Amino acid sequence: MLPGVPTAPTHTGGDDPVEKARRQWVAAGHRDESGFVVVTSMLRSYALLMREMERALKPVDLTLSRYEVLLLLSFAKGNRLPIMRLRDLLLIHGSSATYLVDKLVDAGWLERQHDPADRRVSLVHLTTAGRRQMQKGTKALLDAGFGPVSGMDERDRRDLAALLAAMRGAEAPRIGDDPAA
Amino acid sequence: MLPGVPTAPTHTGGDDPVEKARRQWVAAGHRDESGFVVVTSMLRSYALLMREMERALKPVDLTLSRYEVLLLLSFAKGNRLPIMRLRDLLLIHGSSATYLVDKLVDAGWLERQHDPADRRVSLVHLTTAGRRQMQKGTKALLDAGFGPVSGMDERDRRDLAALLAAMRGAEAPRIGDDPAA
DNA sequence: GCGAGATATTCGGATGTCAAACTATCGGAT
DNA sequence: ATCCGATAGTTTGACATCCGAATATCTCGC
Repeated sequence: MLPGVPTAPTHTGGDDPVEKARRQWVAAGHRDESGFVVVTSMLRSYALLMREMERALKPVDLTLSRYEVLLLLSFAKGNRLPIMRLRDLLLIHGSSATYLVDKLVDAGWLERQHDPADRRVSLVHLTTAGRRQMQKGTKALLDAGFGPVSGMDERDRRDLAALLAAMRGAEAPRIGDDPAA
Repeated sequence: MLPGVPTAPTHTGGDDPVEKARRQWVAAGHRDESGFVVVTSMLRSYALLMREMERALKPVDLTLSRYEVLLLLSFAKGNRLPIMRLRDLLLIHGSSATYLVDKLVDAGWLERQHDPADRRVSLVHLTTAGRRQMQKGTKALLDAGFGPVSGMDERDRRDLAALLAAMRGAEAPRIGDDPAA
């Protein structure tokens, strides 16, 4: 419809694919414009973020998933967690957690142990090499400024984190709030 | 367990995994707290969003990737696009685009055509069945309220979309701005 | 103690993504 | 008219993830 004039004559913007999709969604007569825009924005921003993070991690031989496992274990008491705890923290499938752990064990960054108290459970432990690898990954991400995030000021970061928390029904993270007690 | 009170005594919140990760990141002495929080929030919110969207689409036999292809084609002039255009719009690899199109052609929702003007190009066209399928997917997503997005008010949706746009260096989508001319 | 139901983990198959190699075609410079 | 570098698309193989069906173990109520 509206032959010719492919670009909006009166409006300035319109180059961003999300904005373009928004206009087409509305033009098609679909409901819930804002919901559609949020989803579309999430898809695109997430894809760009992941692309940059993976790029930053590649030189140190890590993927984001693997780095997350190492980081979570470095946080854990005794540097060890049950695999299913990793599943819950990463929001992935149990079999994916097993697969991920296997790869990290192969690399020598993790060790499996049996939980003596529950023989179903296989505890995963961060090795010294694994801790070093985690540190390498942390440095790589920090040096990259977390990709697209590096372009945001402190206020926008806080607001974005708060709105994402609202989306998942959680309280906003307390950035900067460090009681140390 | 009840007697233990393992949760922080002075602080109220802390149940959200992102907030927990934030505290551990800071406690470990790492830099760029806000950047870390944004990334962690994105990972978690995205995972939840995807989980709900895929769940909503499953009953109509669609994945989000496949629905996106159908939707983009329904937007396109003449309901047809070159495969490499899909690649750019979806931010995926050319081979992934080929794979997706193959599956949708198998299902009878798409047809391949040759571009007479450039014999390298294979145009993909939405069939009548494909349009019906797109409509089914749209209805499924709308009925689900786009999952976690359904809990957000209009103002938060707008702000979230704007901040995500800022993250990728784009202008905020003009939700509600419909000149119709 | 015993069996029902939950939980931890593994296994096999499908989906989707990337990377690299290859074919066909196009467009411009000579 | 032709050659060369770029582009479109496919193919193949590796990888990562999900889902659902096992298997082993645990927990709890009786």
